[in-house]
Amino acid sequence: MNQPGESLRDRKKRRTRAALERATVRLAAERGYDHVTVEEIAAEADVSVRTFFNYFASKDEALIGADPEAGPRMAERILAASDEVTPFEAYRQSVLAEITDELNNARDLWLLRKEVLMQRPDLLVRAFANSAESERLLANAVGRRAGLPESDLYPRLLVAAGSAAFRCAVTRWALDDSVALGDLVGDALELFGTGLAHVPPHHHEGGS
Amino acid sequence: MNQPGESLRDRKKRRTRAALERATVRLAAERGYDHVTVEEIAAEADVSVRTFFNYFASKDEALIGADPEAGPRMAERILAASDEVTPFEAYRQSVLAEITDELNNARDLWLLRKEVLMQRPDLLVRAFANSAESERLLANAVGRRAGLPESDLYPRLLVAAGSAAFRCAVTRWALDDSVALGDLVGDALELFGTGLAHVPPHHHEGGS
DNA sequence: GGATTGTTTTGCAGTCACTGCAACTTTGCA
DNA sequence: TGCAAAGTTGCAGTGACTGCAAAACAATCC
Repeated sequence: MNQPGESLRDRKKRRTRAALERATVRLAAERGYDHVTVEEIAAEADVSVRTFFNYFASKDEALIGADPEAGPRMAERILAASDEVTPFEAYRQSVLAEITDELNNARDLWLLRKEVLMQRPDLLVRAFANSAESERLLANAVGRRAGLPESDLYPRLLVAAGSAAFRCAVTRWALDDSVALGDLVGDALELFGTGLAHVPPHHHEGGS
Repeated sequence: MNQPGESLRDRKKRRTRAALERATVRLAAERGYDHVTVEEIAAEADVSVRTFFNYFASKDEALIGADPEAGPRMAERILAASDEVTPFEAYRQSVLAEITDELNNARDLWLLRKEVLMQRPDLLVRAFANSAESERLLANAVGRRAGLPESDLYPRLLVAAGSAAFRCAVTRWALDDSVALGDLVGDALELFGTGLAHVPPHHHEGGS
């Protein structure tokens, strides 16, 4: 009864984690992030407070619900990409793939998160603080791929640009979601790719 | 006795604020950020705990000690810049001026902060969450300067790139400070300006 | 100088996030 | 069925942070 797929235990864990994430987002959207206590979240998900903290290191983390395996997965993809493509391209595709996946699996959650993030934009920034480890991982992957020394700024910058792109895209998307979030991230990365020195002519825009 | 320069009151406030900032950084560098309580910091600065929180909204904020007027000041400079220069250039110069100033006035503090940030890189990220308001201000300034609509991604991206540049530069600098922090930020902004699509040939490096 | 007014500091009581630890329960496996 | 590993829970404790109302202080007016 130990299929490599998933044991009962694993399934339960996944469900509990998801329930906590959902509860956090739902309640926060409903009555405002800091009018919701962890106690209420835990109750909603039918576990103890202590269990909440076994799954998430902080309330912030639960709200964003960042997949701890996203970092390693992306690093993997970057290193696995064909040598034909530039490190930038490899990174870009890795990011977009991850985001597309995420949005397909949890579009409804993101719509709720949007409400919360509109009230408290700082939460999005803080969320990235938790993934400092993932950032280091990705930067290393990019650095190795580009054959650069540890001390080079480029890999770090590229990864930071990715975070920034995502962050800005979400902020913009929260303002008006007539353009898909994935496309906005794509646009943002495009701009970082070609450089910010000159104001770009135009991007998407609703339709003018 | 009310010189527009500075009243007794103002002087005292500045001194208290500075003392709290110094105490926070010094103690954190000495025994690690979370082995220092706000109570100890307040004691070191000779004020009550409650007063600490009158000056800083959080321990994080005190560690970074971001000047609340830096945002408005930079926005000012961006809008005041000659029409000859691109918005990017205006922003770049505004950032570099601010950072140069800061480093000239508090180089010693930054050397201590470095110790703390090497242990806990996430604190630097979190620090920027507090300046979400300043970011909005700057983005608006850039947007107006570039004649772009509210919804355009570019201004937000440029400002986010600035944060990222600073963040990465500090991280790199903490690793090896043989290159001046100001120069590293300059390099980073340069890269954002010309685009990340291709791996740059080389930057500073110790001396080759 | 002394009364008056506006500001800052402080103590206090309270809430809530988060942690370590030691039972207790559930699941995986023989 | 019985044992070991993994997961859950309660509990006690720490420490960041807030609101409030009183005390100390600085600027101003007479």
